[in-house]
Amino acid sequence: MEAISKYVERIGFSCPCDLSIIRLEFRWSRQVQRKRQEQKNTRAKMADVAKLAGVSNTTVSRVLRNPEMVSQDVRERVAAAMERLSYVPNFFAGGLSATQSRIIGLIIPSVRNTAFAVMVEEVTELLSRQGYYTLIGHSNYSSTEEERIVVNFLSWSPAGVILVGNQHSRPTITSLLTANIPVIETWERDASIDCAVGFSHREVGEKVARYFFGIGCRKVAVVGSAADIDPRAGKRTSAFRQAALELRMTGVLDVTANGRASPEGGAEGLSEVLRLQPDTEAVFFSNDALALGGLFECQRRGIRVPGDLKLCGFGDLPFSSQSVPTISTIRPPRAEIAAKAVEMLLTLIRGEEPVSRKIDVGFELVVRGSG
Amino acid sequence: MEAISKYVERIGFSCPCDLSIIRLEFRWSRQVQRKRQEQKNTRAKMADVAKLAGVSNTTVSRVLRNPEMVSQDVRERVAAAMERLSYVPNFFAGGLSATQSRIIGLIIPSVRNTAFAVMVEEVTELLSRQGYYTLIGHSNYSSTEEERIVVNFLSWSPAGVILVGNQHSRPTITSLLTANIPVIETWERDASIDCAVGFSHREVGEKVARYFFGIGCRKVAVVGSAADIDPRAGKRTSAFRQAALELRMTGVLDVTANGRASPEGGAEGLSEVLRLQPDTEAVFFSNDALALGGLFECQRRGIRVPGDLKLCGFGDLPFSSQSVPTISTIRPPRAEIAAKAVEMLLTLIRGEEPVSRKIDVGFELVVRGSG
DNA sequence: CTGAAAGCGCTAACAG
DNA sequence: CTGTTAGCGCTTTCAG
Repeated sequence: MEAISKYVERIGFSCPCDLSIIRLEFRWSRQVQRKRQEQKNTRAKMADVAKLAGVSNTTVSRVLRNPEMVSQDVRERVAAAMERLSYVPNFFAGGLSATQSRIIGLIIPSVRNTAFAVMVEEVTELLSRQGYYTLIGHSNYSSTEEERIVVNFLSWSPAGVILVGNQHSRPTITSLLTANIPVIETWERDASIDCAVGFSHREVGEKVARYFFGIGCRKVAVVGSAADIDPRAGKRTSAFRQAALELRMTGVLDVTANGRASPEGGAEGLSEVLRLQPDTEAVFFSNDALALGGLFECQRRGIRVPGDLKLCGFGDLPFSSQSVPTISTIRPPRAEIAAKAVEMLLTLIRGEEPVSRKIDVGFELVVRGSG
Repeated sequence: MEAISKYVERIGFSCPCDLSIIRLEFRWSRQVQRKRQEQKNTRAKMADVAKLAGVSNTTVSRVLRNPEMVSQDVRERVAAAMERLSYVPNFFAGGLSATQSRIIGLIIPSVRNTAFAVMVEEVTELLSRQGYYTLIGHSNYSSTEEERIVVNFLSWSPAGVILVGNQHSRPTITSLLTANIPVIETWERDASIDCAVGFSHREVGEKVARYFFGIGCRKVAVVGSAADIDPRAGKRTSAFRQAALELRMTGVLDVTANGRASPEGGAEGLSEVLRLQPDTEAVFFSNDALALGGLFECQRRGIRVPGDLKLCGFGDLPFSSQSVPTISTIRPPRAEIAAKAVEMLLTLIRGEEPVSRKIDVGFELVVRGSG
């Protein structure tokens, strides 16, 4: 029994604790099955189309896959038959015999983060245009969860996988390597598996530090999500701190915001900064949501921005260009990351060699009202 | 050829314009195929596990599906064999013979909208716990696009589908009805297909109107997304206007914000309101993102909130409780909608009858600093 | 250009 | 409790 639950856990097959789910499935099976039976009888299959069109199964298949192999005349007839029967292909049958699965796994930390939401939309959109389907998994910033999802996805024989970040558990990497499919890591410039599309988060931190230095700030602080939660935020903040120290700034404070990036966390973070170092001149937030919260906290306290305190965020979220004052930020090329990742993935699936397996898409410092 | 492209279009099978994608597939097939071949040879299948464990195929299958039918002893052996071979089930094979497809289609307007992002996370999470996989589609607030996605998803023989809203194109409804699978409509209380989990957006509008009236406002305005883009926002705003008129408010202005709900649109909307009716006392925004933009615009213009102008939004987004002043809003029970929808869906999949096919989860007016 | 036939890997009657 | 036996619907050689 132990071995099973261990296996079940690895596979993430339903409920790891007591297999209760599996039992449930058992209970349903009869009814579900009966229902399916009905559906089966009603749903037209390829053979029906073939019969109606007066051709073979093979020909019908070809009309869908390689139309140029079929004569104009037959093609028309088959298409008409499909229309008539409202034929809907069965991907399970296709995927089984077939040779590729038209499924791409996309694993992100959380879709609540606008950056990833945009990425999800872009990726699904681009892929669907090529006839691929996206299976989404949310790791919740946990590499254990990511691991579970990966193993799970593998059951779909995905044609490829897109991940966020380059820090994955060993089993995750092993599974992916064993599956022998293209894997793209995003939002990082360097790959830990094979391919990467992104930028250097350390450079982000450095750039902001130098920017603050350039406009005369010497006492600075950084408010960021915990590095063990969001490694990329961690890189940005630690690089900022390091760069600030190297620039010989006199006060370099590092505050960790509670929980995920949110205005609330930002407000608390800023309060903490002011408590520890009241004469701070500029604060870098690892995310615009935090920065917005920081800005609100300043408003509450009557601290003038940028007069008394300068702020800079990361992400260029929609509100950042609208707040009063507007929030300076780092703009990552979100759409470009998605587009390049998809492009690279499809190239690899095609069996071709991409121009490069590592793409640095860079980022942009957007200076606005807050600093 | 026409018939094909028409069909292809309906099915949404790749590129509707010229079948170029299909041709592409053709071109890849050789390489892709070869690659697959390799994988096939390496990946353990159920038969391998069976052999290693010294049992039949069926028994292995049973260990996964109905463990209680298998003796403790055998179960252990099989599990061990799976472990040893790193066995990963092939869902395509399963789904084909099988009797149910463990796939649920979830179609939302856009994951950039926080409300739907939360819903996506909740739904995928809850479903994955039951061994179901979620295929996500973004309709971009277009019912034509939704239609395309639905037809597409049907190829996966989904066990069920979750939609947003109750306004769908006729073909969408027909397809879904024909497929004969459970369909849940969400974010609305009334179903146009079968089941619904949500609340009345008209009641939202009415409630806010009455609230404004109650605190003494007589000149009001509403800023909302275009009804033809977001029908639910449209219901909220039109109900607000109607209720305000019935309450005999003296000025009831209706402004449509450009594009999707964003702070930018909200700021523009507020400007428009002030241009048309400078003595407006309260503004209802169809979304908190719009309300935030409106608040910023007030700050820019030196309009005191709530002193000079009261604001109310919808959605209770994270920033609404943090801004200065905090934003009054309508809080929809997001998590509850997701949970109830999933619960109802699974009940139906099981072939059982849910307690109710229409659930009104209600909503809450959260009065804060802005009004 | 078209068809016949052999599976893809797994599930589920039906017997033991 | 376990094994045998048929497929699930589609793709893909291999021949015409």
